[in-house]
Amino acid sequence: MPELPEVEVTRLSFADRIAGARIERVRVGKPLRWPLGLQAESLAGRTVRGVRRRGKYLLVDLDEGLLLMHLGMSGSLSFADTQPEPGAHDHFDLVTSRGTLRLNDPRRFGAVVYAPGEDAQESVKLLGRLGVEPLTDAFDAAAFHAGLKRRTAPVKQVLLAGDLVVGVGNIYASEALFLAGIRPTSRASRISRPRADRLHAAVRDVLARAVAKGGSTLRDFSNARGESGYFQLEAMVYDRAGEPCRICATPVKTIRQGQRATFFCPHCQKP
DNA sequence: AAAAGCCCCTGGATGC
DNA sequence: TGCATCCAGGGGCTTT
Repeated sequence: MPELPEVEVTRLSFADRIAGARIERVRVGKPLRWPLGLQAESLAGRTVRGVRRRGKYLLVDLDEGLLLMHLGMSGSLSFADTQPEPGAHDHFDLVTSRGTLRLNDPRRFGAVVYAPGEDAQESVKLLGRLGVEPLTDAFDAAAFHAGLKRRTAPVKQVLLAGDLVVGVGNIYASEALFLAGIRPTSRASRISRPRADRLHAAVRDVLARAVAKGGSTLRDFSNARGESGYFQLEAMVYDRAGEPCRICATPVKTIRQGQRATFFCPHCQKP
């Protein structure tokens, strides 16, 4: 579920409220993707400084160390004064003086990992290979084109890989390529500078607009206040196989790339 | 180094 | 209704 917009919307929905909170206790449910990395009880007494985002990871900064949180495919966070009795898929509760942060994740591809610091092995391992943040000035059109140049894989796969630019998942890769008029199967290395510039702008544009709309709620995404997103209503191609292109009415086509569905308009998007 | 496949896990939709 | 199959917002790891 969660790509950059959903993770950022989640962050915005509780970061201010949890900042300054004192951790009272931690409850862990079933194992997630990786072990927490320390005794849960030893988090008690620490203070939450704030919440940052790097790619699709949330970084919950503590006065000592930090928690790296990832929502995987089906994870969502909620932050409330009180939480109901934990359900079968509630796998992590951070009980604080300001409320309880709860991770619900049916598929358990998500994770909560403690790292003693920013340069700790856990942080470096998980964050070290990540590409540039698309919504910052560090996302440079010339560098983006140069990065595409050295990859022979289909451009959609390169967007998803996350080592060139982070945060673009399966929905927004298809959407950005549509906006840029580029066929998802095109080899990244063959994309011209003008087209790379269009893709660069499209990535920024689609992610920023998705954040503004609260993300995409396809099945069950909601932010930490329990609110749904609405960007799925503006999707041009994602999950619209066979439906008319919103620009030219040609039926949207779906193919599989790397075991993931890709959607595109065969008329508007050129190889 | 980069690309391609394989998994992790659960639930919902679909088909017989 | 029951059961099998396929598919799903990710991404690390192993194999080519």
